[in-house]
Amino acid sequence: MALREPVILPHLQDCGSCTIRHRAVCARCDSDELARLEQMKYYRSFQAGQTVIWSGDRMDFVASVVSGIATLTQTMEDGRRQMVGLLLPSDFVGRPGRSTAAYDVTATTDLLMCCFRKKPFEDLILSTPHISQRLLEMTLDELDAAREWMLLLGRKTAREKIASLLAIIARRDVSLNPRKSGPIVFDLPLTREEMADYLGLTLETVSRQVSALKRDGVISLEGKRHVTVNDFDRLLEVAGDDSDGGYPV
Amino acid sequence: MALREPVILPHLQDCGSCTIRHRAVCARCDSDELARLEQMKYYRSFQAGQTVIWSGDRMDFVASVVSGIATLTQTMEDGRRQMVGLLLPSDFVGRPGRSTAAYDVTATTDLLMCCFRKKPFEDLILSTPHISQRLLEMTLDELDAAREWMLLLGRKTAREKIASLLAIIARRDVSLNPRKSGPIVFDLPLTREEMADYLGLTLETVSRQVSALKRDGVISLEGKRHVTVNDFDRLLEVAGDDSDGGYPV
DNA sequence: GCCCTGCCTTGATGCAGATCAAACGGGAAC
DNA sequence: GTTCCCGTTTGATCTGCATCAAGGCAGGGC
Repeated sequence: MALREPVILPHLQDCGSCTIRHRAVCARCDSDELARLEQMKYYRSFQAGQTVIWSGDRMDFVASVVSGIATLTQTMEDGRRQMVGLLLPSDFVGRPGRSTAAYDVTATTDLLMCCFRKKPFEDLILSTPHISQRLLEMTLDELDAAREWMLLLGRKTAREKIASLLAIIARRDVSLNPRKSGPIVFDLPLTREEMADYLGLTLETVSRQVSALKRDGVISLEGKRHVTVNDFDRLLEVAGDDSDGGYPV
Repeated sequence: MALREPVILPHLQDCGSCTIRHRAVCARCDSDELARLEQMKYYRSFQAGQTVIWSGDRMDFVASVVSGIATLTQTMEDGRRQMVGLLLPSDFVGRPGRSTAAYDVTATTDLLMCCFRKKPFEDLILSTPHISQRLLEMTLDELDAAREWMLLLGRKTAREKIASLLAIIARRDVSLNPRKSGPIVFDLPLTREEMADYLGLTLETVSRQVSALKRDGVISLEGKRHVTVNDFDRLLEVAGDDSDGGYPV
């Protein structure tokens, strides 16, 4: 198969939110492959709060997030919940070679996903090595992120957990909309309860620790969601991260 | 590239410990690829307790475990440690496309690894789609395991954590040496401290909860390491796992 | 305006697991 | 045999977070 100059899938140009990560899957596709991808693709949209798919359900597609935010969660019978992943625009969901969903996938904001029928997608990657290589790379990044999260869940204090989460969101935000300088400002995409589910805490503890970080001047709050990080290095310090700490979420 | 009948790499036959997982990487290789793999491979052995590689070190190989057990751990500056993975025979370690280690890798028993020089290995998988597909599959399994572990670390009680770990080891043990019926018996491959690092607990709590499971008749102990699982379903129940609960470790 | 609802904050109390401390036991060296 | 050492057990106490409970606040419907 001939490698070519990068070609971007039309739907990725349309959606306006395509990122390096997503684009890279398609950048080396030739026009035949692009046509096949176009054929098997379709869009689905969800409202905030809607469930995309329940753990254990039949899942006959793979997808990437075009816009909005979704979460992956696991639930125990008695209702204890743990978020195991956060899907942001360009993130991939679904697993070639598996037919049922392993996690609950829920839209936390209005959500648009670009889906590919699973069977033809699997056939395509079998004959298109650079796509499976790209998937491997993305999966390894996710594995690193999951393992970083294991350290957080197993060993960090509530305060460190909150600071870590804020740092990750801040970092992600900066990389998406690079800014001049000065404080980092963003809106939290998660409720206190969702943050708690992500961090292995209760929502009360999240609330208290966010207030504590505010009281200590590490962050400022305007309303409940709008966060200003006054000093990012200070935040990292509170998070207990090694100086570099580049989460590959 | 022509697919063929399965061919097993000589070194896998030699080492006597090759498993389905490892074998599958090579099963479809043709003789040219086998020769290339043979050329780039070499063995390294470590004593129990030795460090294979430190996080951040240059890592110019990928490897698979031939025999023994190794752990992947992350450490915070103040010494808090979290184990993020357990490497058992046939498990793969290292990451094509990355040149430094992301975790400390430590031999917890005497360890033999079969290493492949990274550069030629990367070149080989670029031209050998079924190997990168197999790596993708293995990585997805590890990701699932990591996420299952996130639920454990974030939401399970100490007692549930211990029971979950014992269940995983028991299950793994049964699948490696299938047995008639009756209780499952195995030796713990980890010290109490290593178990604690894996479970996000202290070694004292591990010790207490193991004793409690023994007192309650869920397991029996002979010495500190030799475990008998009297009733596997009961163990799963204590672990709080959904009935099926097949960890793909 | 009012009330309702969803999300969040704050306070009081309880408990699981951490921490500190001491002793046990089995294997290896002698 | 004795001693040492390491991993482990057990006990006493402390504490960070969960739990239970009561408001607070902003937005939307009427």
